[in-house]
Amino acid sequence: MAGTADSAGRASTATDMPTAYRAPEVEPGIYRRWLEADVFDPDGAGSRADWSKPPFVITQPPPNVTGALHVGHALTAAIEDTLIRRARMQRHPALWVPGVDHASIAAHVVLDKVIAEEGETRQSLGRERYLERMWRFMDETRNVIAEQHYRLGVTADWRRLRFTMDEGSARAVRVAFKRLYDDGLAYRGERLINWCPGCRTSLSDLEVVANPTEGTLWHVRYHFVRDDGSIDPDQTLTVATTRPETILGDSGVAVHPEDDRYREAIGRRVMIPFVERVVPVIADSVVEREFGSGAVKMTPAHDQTDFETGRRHGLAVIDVMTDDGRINELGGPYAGLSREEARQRIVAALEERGDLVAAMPHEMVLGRCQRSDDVVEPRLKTQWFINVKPMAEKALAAVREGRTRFVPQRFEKVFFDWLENIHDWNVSRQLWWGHRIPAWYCIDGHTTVSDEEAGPSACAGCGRPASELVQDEEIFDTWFSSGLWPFSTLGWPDDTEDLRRFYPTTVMETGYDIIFFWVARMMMLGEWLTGREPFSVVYLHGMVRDPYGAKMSKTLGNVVDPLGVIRDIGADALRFALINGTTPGADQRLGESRLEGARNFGNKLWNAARFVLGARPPGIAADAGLALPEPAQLGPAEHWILDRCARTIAAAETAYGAFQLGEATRLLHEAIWSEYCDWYLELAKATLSDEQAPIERRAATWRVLVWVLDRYVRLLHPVMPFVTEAIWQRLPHTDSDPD
RNA sequence: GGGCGGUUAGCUCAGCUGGUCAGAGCGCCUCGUUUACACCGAGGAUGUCGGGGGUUCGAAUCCCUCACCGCCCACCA
Repeated sequence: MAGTADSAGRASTATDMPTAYRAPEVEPGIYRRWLEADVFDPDGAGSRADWSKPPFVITQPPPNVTGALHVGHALTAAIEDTLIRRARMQRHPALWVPGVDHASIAAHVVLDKVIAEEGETRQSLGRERYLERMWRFMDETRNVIAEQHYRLGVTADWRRLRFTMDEGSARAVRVAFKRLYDDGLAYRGERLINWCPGCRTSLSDLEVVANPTEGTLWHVRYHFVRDDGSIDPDQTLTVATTRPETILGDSGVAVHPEDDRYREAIGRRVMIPFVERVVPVIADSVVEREFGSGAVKMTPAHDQTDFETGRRHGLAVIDVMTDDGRINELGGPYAGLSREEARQRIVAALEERGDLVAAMPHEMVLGRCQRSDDVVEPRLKTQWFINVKPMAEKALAAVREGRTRFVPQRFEKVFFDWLENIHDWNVSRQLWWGHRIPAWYCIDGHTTVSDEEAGPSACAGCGRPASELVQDEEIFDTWFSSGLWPFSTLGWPDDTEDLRRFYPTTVMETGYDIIFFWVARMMMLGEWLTGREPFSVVYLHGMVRDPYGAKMSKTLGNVVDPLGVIRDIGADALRFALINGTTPGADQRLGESRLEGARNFGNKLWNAARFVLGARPPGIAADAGLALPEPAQLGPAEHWILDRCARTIAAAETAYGAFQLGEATRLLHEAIWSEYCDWYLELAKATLSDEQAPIERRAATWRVLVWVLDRYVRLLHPVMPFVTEAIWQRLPHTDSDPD
């Protein structure tokens, strides 16, 4: 502590600096002072923003309400805070808009568990009470994750904190949807969609994850039906299928038009077993002659290819499933069974009949629900879709024209490929928690879309009063409101001052894993609705993995808990470790050793500062270190360190400017530790302690020490804000210096 | 089936548009209580930069090819 003396009887410090820097103990206090200084808001009382400079704006990827802060959030926050702090130090009006996402499906999963403990279910509560319960749950949890960001030293503008379910966002959703509807891009139609029987909702293509599976390819014989309707016992057609249970929904068999084996079969009819349905054999070139038997059973209600092929040939679409994944009443003897059970029984029955020709192991890809892992069932449903093609064109143009660029650039190709082959977006979800679709229907089947909170006053088709209209029960895909985020958080659709000043935003910083889910949607919706690209740079970071390269997960028990790390060694160490390990677009591994190294670095810096401040030669004013001495006073060592310092500043600035944050910290680590501490500090000790040396010499040495330290502390501040702040506060400086 | 990324010291990784790039951290070995720091210092060992070919005065860095590893996308049932 200040004022204590060490064993040599020398005042341990002329500075009030404790020997050991205890980050976890000092960080919260420093953060509080930043908050009190009101510097996070560019309009705040403590803001030193120079409004003649272009604003620097980041919209935080809103973490899910339901989640606890994990290391991925910490990386996101560390990078964004680094960028924002740099911009702020350069006096740009720097705005970082924080937010929280309502996470529709994820929130349902969590709340369902909570109410289960209370002995309730979604169904038992009913929609209204369930949503009331959800809002109560939100009130409890909504700010938790935001507040956890305080610990990281995040300087987002908390005054502008937003929630994807707040009124502003709700209005943006309504207005956006109405615009898309009026523009003819949003439509309701019956299409084959991805159905999750576990979540009991439709899913977008992105929410279905392809899962390579060792399945079985069953070869099944279908019997031909004679013209008189009787079954031909001798003539059969063998089809190959991986899903025998869908036989119940078959409405045809397809062969390749030029397949000589089946020329005779085309136009004839076969009998679908169990449901005793007579269906045609059609010819279509989608059929691969070499695969299986060369004949494919057609189940238009449960297979995308079959659906399209069936449509070309006028085949019936027979949905044989229920919402929870069982065989429905159209499944004849198998009605009521689960998909899996029905499959087993059908295979057994086919075998018994002698119609199972073969069953061979088969590598296949199974679509599973991203959330629940249930096998996704293609089904025919009436849903809301958005024709995203015209929007995709605009988003593509923004990147082609360089109005938005990706870091690293290679992701532009991924972005192009996806947008160039994009399909319509199924945006309606059969859930309760989320933005309800602002569409109303009348008894005559007219649809009225309204952006008014109260809904339409009358039917747009027939003028029926609102009292006779019924609102759509369904809600939007969570990503619809997220897609509006960069502008809805700034006040869109209103023409607000924030929107005018801060939109388009500057950098969208997020993980490469949500380019399609989020980045592409923001680009499309932003271009279409605001006429501008929502951000000029997309910076993509990688995943944080465990020391062995495995994905971190609670079940594996290999997670690095950011809050735990902060409690142990401080936020600076966590931030430095993450930033130092990051390369744009690349994954990194994080473990104990990297964190310790980062902690040691902070400590090293602290101790160097402690030495420098305590080594001021007698007779030298404390603020003498503000300016460099006359060149004549400099020795070779001073020339060397100043040269090194200048080069490091230039290199670090270049790296920071190119979003090479890891490179910047590596340069600073090297310069501070290996050059400044190991060499210059040691050489300076000799000069400073040399009683014979002229006082000017000693003063010059000390001033160089302070000057260089000040430069390095500033350069490092965006990454390690706490120690650098603690040190800088003790360095001589004037009020005009950036904080 | 397409596409992308990786393969550099024992481990984890930097090395952007070819010539102080053969590096860092951690680990390892030897020494060290000298006015910051043992969360430290001084010194040291370890690599034909995945294989092969090419371009060049010169390549870890550019081109071709092969081999593994990883990821993303994809309507062969």
